[in-house]
This record gives sequence, C-alpha cells and structure tokens, in this order.
Amino acid sequence: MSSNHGVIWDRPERATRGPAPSLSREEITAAAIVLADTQGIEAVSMRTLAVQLGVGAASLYRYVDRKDELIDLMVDAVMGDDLQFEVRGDWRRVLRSFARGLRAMTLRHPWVAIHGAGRRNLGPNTAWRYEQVLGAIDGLGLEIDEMLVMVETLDAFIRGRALDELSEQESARRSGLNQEEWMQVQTPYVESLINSGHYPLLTRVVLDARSPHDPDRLEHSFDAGLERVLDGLATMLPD
Amino acid sequence: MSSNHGVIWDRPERATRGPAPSLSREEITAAAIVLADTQGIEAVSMRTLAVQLGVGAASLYRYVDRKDELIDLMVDAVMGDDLQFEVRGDWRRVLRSFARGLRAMTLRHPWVAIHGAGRRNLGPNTAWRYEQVLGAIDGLGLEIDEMLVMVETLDAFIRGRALDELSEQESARRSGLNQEEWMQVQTPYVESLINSGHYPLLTRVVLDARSPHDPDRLEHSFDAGLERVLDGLATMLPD
DNA sequence: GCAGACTGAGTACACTGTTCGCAATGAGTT
DNA sequence: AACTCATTGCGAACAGTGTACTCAGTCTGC
Repeated sequence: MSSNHGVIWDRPERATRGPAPSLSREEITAAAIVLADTQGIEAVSMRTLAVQLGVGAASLYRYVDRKDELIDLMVDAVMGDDLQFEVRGDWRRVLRSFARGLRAMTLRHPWVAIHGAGRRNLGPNTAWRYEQVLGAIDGLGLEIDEMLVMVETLDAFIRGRALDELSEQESARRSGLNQEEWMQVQTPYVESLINSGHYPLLTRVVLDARSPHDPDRLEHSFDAGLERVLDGLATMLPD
Repeated sequence: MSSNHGVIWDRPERATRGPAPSLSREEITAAAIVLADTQGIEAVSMRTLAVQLGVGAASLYRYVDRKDELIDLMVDAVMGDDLQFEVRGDWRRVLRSFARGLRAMTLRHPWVAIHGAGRRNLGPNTAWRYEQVLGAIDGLGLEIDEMLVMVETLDAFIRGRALDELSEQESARRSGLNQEEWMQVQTPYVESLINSGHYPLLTRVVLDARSPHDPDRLEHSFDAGLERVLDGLATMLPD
C-alpha cells in the first residue's frame, strides 16, 4: 500500500484487494489546496485536514506516506488545473505567456513559490508543462543543454519574483496585521534609515520612485523584468 | 524590553537598568546560524538553540520577540559577514560579482533562499548591500524606477536559481538519504516517464544532455543564465 | 465461503513556539 | 551604604504539530 514503491507518482492509488478506500488522493489534495489557499500553508496539518474531510488524522497516512508527499500532490495538481498559458506562436510569445501564467498561478497558491522549486517534484502535470515549454524553443537550432539553460533561467526569474512579491503579504499575514498596519509598523525604522544619511539611493527609492504608488506596481515590474530576461535569452539563438 | 518598539532593528539591545544580560543578540544569532547550516533550518528550535547556548528556552524571549525575529537577525547577519563581492568597476562587472557572491553565500546558508526574500526584512546589512548594488547602476542615465526593475530582476534570478539548486539536496537531506540514494529512488519513475513516450524533449534532457554529467553543472548553468540576464538588463541602458 | 489483505482510527510519543509567574539580580537614586 | 524596582533567567504549562503502532472490523478475489 505505501512504502512498497519509492515515489508516489508510480505507486498505485488503491490495492487490488480489500475494502474500497473512502477517500481518494484527488479529494484529499483538493481539500488541502483549499485549506492552504484560505488559511495559509502552515494551516495544513494532518489533523485539521482530516477534520475537514470527516476522517481521523491517522487515516490520511493510508493515502500518503509523509506530509511532504501530500504537498507534492498539491503542487502537481495546480500545475495542471490552474496553470494556463498559450502554447501556440513563436517562442517568445509562448515563454511570455507561460511566465505570466505561472506567476498568476503562484499568486493564487502562494505555497507553490517555495514547494514547487527545482526538478525535485516532477509529477505528471509538472513534467507535461516542462515538455510544453521545451517544445516552444525546440527546432530553433539550440543544443539541448542550451535549451535547458533557457528554461531554467526563465523559471528562476519567475519563481524569484513570485517569492519577492509574496514575502511582504506573507509576513503581514503571519503577524496578524493587514498590509497597511504592517507598513505603518515598518515606517519609523525606514525613516531612521533615511535620516541617517548613509543610504542616499535607498532614500531616492523610498521618496522619489513613482512605482510604489502604482497599485499594479508588482505586475508592471514583473512584465518589465520579463521582457529584459526574454531579451537576454534571445541572444542565445543562432544568427 | 520587547514589544515597546515594532521593529527589532531600532529596538535597543539592552535596557538601561537591571542586571546585565548574559547573552547578546550577536551570540544568539551566530549560534543559530551554525545550527541552521549544519542541521538544517528546521533544526533551529528555541529549545535546541537554548541548549546550545547553555540557557533555558524561555530566556531567549528576553532577546527576541518571536522566532521570526531571530531568523531576520540571521539573514541580516550573513548579508554582512558572509557576502563578498567586487563593488568597483563597470556596472556589469559589479552586478556579476554580486550575483555570484549572493549565490555562493546562499549555498553556504540554504535557509537564506527562502527567508531572505523581498524587501520584508531590511536589516542594516541588507540595506547596505541594496545601496551598493544601486550604486553600481547609478549615473547611467536611468530613472530610479528603471534601476529598481534592474535590481529586482537580477535579485529574482539569483534567488530563484538558488532555490532550484537547493531543492534537490534539501529534499534528499529531509528524507534522510544521501543525494545518490535519493536519485536511485527517483530513477524508476523517471524511466517510466521516458518509456511512456509522451515526453520526447524531457527524454532528450535526461538521455542526451551533457550537463548532468558535469560536476559543476549548476554553477555553469548559473553563470550562463546570469550572462543572459545581464544582456537583457543592458538593453535598458540609453544609447 | 472464507482466508487474509486492507482500511480506519484511537492512542501515544516526541516534538514545536510561546506565555506566565516568580525568584534573583544589580544599576540608579537617595 | 541602603533601598527600589526594572530587568533577567527560567521551570512549568498550554496548545499545537507530524508520525508510529496498534487492533478491530471490512470486503475482495479466489
């Protein structure tokens, strides 16, 4: 049932004999995702999740070896259902669409920023997305290693951005304050930095920059950075 | 003593009256960093840290309001001591040096990848690094908002890369296996993906790519991606 | 029909961050 | 030198956590 196979992805969901399970991986995963999105990933405990599903906490271990596996399931699930992007068109169009889609999905499911990193968790949906993105830059005359660099670089940018964009609102949520209250707590310290006179450029950022007042600042900054990254990746293409 | 001020950075370390504290923030932070580097960030509990320092667990709360503050201290500490890069030379040289230095530091202190994200934790050392990097692209004819895009984009790439590079070895460590054992557990599943025939490009990555056999693969891939990102940022400069 | 593989879950263990209360301390004031 | 009392260290306790071990009861393939 469980530790027979090493990886959850090729472990049969249910045994051939014995009573039918009352839950499914999909049900459990879906409930966990709802819980994580509404209450934060740290609210996803085996006990609260079990309550949500109307079963005992220990029962969940019939479906999953460790909590980590549950989180792997969660990540791969949203990589399928919730990630949409345009796979047709020239490479730049596809990569741009993928980047925006992955960003948007990550903002809907903040826990993906951390737990979706790397090739660690190559569930079927994640593998398929990988395949699609590689497909967009296939046939452009690049070696497979160069294609890998392109994908990894773009992916790093997206994930890094998402992490940055989320860090503020996450730490606000964790401290129980709303974003404005949290910023007001921070203000006196930032002012003391400015008044010290040792940070002239940081001061310009705080005082002069227009972007902090832009409600869509983060998205605009993401889009601007994305185009620069795509510019850079374009230099890898032959002729 | 504690919750008088909102942010730890402008909260006085010790009071003017009463007995002298037997520890200092610096001592506590240093011990926590050693613990996190050797045993992983999740091994840093208030109790084990207190044992390491030869005090009671509750005593630590005389120096720090919440555990999060301790982690903020840790991040800012390594942003000072352990982060080295060349601040002289043209912008590209400085940014390249910064990127490599930050990557190297993050690999020495894996927990920074997650807990150092965003402008959330702007300790004095972090603020100073920010100032230095902004200094490298000051005077090139860019608006402050454009400078911000450059820094944020580069930062996102570095953090995203670090997260990807660490994810594998982190999940290996968490599962108690060494990296090779962990990869052998993964192998049968990857083979089943390949044999399914649905992932031709992924298959080429696994079978044809030279880079997986390169011991310095990750560093080379980082450097290659970094140059492309710098290429992209260069397009922002006037004329 | 029935062996026995399988499911559900109560209980327990070893942890976690954090709070409270209280004794001991020692610096500032008188 | 005596006295105050803010401050320190910390044992104990609280409300959680992930996970292992059991064991009774269930249902399926033969």
